[in-house]
Amino acid sequence: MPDFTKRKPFSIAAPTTLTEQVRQGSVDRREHEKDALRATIFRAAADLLVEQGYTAFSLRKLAARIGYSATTIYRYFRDKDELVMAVMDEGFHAFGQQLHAAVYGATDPFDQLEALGRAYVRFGFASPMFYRVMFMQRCDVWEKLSDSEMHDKLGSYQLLVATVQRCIDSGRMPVTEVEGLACTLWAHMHGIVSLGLTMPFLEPADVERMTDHSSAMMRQGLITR
Amino acid sequence: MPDFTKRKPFSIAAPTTLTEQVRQGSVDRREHEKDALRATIFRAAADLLVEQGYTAFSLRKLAARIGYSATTIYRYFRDKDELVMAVMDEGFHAFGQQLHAAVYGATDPFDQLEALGRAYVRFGFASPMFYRVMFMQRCDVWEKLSDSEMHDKLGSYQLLVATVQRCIDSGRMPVTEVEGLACTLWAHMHGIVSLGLTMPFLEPADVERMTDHSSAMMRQGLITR
DNA sequence: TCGATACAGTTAACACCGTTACGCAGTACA
DNA sequence: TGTACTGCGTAACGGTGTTAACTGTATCGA
Repeated sequence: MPDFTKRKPFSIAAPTTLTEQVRQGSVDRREHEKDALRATIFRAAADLLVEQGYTAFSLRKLAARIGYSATTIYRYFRDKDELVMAVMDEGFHAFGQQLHAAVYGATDPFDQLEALGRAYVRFGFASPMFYRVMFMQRCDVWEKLSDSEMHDKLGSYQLLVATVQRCIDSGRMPVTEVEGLACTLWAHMHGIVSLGLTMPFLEPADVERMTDHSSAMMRQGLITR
Repeated sequence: MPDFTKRKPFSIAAPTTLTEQVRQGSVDRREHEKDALRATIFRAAADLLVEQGYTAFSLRKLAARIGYSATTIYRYFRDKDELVMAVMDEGFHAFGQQLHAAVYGATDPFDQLEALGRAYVRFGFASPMFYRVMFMQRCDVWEKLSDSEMHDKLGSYQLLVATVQRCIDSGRMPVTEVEGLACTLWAHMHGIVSLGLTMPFLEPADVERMTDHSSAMMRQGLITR
């Protein structure tokens, strides 16, 4: 994952002639300036996206905000989609880290599964704009993704699969089909988040209650034993 | 729900003068023509929406397709949103009918619940364009809806609540909180549909397996008894 | 030091979009 | 027969993403 906010340090030129050093320094400085503007665009895009949402996000607005013309953006990103997807990649990265931390904050596999689900929901409501773009509003982009890109974005899915596998290995589960079950649990959490982000009558407390219900249903089901 | 495809019959004028009858006939004819064009726009809009999806849907395209100028549409619908929402209302109507039929095709409340869920998923994949607009792409419209409009669109939600209530009444369920549980089940199904419509690697067979898992989880949970 | 070159950023333009103001032609009615 | 009404179209506004062409500046080789 590229991090445009980190500036790469000036490379120290090998001790050749003085003019060599000057030239190298110049090259470095220009490269650095280029990276800096790319980072500026990137940051402003993320801010604008979070502030106003994907629908209201436009390259012209973004350009005006950072004091450049809209076409300048095309020198740093192929098109609008590439810029938005770059921002999304950052979102996916943070997403993955939070899920990872949640899973390894528990030991029992079923607790891990529940923690994963709760972290998923938490992220969705903490970063609704990210979640909306990533999983709801731009469904079309998923179709164009290569397998490797898909793998990058859905790294957390492997985490889920592994966690489900540990549940199976614990011998306390009647199901043995990992992939389908993992997808189902993912779908359940995705449903809670996307419905909660869509229906205005669903308050945070409702969403929490839904997560509780979902967890309980996952563990024990609805029919009394 | 207005049905623009049904033409209202010419009203038979009361037996007054002949000129009276002619005038009335003229008024009727014009009203009828007005309704007919509205129906044409409505039908073409639904077709275009289904064929190309919401993102590619535009009033100019629609107008070109029916041989009118784009501005003419504004004589029949306030704006683009009203037209799309009218089309969606038809979708909601069909949706509700299918869910209703599913529920009353079973007798045991848990079977009804499962049938409801399966009908929900079936609708989503049978009418993906409808489902996308209704529940995924236009999350903003839900915020602007009045309570009564919301009630109209979510009539099926009451059906779900009633079905959950019957499960509770059967005495075989450890949960007594209806609303939260109903929302959770809705979210689960919504998650399966929207994830299935978004992720290109999820084939119909995968979705069916997910629905199976979800049903089983609802009934028995994941932990062996 | 001078001319060539590369390049960052600009303006102008294209083809769209939703939406509004206005003009025109034909019908309804006095 | 003249006038009001109205259905529809044209032109236009402000917006969108995107491309082509231009400008000025910095770099580099001779």
